[in-house]
Amino acid sequence: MPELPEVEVTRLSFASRIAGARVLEARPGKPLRWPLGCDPASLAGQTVGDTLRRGKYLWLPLEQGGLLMHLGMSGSLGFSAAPPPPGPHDHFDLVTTQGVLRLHDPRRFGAVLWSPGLDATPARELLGRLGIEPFDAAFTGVLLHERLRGRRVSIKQALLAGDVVVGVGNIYASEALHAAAIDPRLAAGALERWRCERLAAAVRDILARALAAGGSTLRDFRDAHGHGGAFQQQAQVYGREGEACHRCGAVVLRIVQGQRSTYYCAGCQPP
DNA sequence: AAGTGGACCTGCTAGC
DNA sequence: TGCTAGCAGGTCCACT
Repeated sequence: MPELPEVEVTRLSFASRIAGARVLEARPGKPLRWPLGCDPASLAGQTVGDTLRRGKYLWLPLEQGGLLMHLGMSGSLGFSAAPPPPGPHDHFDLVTTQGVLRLHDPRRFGAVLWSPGLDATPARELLGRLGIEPFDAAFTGVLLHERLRGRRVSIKQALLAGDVVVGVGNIYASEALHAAAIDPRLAAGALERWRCERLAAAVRDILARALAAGGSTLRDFRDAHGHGGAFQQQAQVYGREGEACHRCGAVVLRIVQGQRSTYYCAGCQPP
């Protein structure tokens, strides 16, 4: 579910409310992607700092290290003063003096793991493979062009891989390629510089607009207030197989690339 | 080294 | 109505 906009919307919805809180208790539930990596009791008494985002990860700094969180495919974080007892899909509670941060994640592809620091194992290994942030001024068409050079995977898969630019998931990859009028099947390394310029701009634009819309709620995304996003209503191609392209009227197609659906318009995105 | 496919896990929906 | 196959926002890892 959560791509960069959803993760950032989530961060913005609880970061200021949890900052400065003292941890009273950490309660792990069913196993997530990885074990927590520390004794939950050791987190008690520590003060929470300013929550950061890197790619689709959130970093909750504590006095001794911090918690790296990922929402996987179906995760969401809630923050409230007095949450109900955990349900069957609530797998982590961080109880603090200012409220309870709760990870809800039916598929359990998400993660909460302790790391002694952002620059220490295991956070360092996980974050180290990530590409540039799309809103970093250094993310330009020139950089994109350079980083895609020689890559024979499709541009769609290269965007999803996250080692070039982070935060673009399955929805926004299709949307950005449509906005940039680029065929998702093209080999990444075959994109000329001018198309990389257009794609970099499209990635930023789509993500910014999704962020402004509160993200996309296809089925269950919620921010920490419990609010859903509205960007799915602006989607031009994602989830619109068989419908008419809003721009050119051609039928939106669905193909499978790397075992994931890709949506595109052959009219707007010619080979 | 880069590309591919499988793995993780649960829930919902379309179709028979 | 009930079952099943297929699909879902991510990404790591083993293998070629």
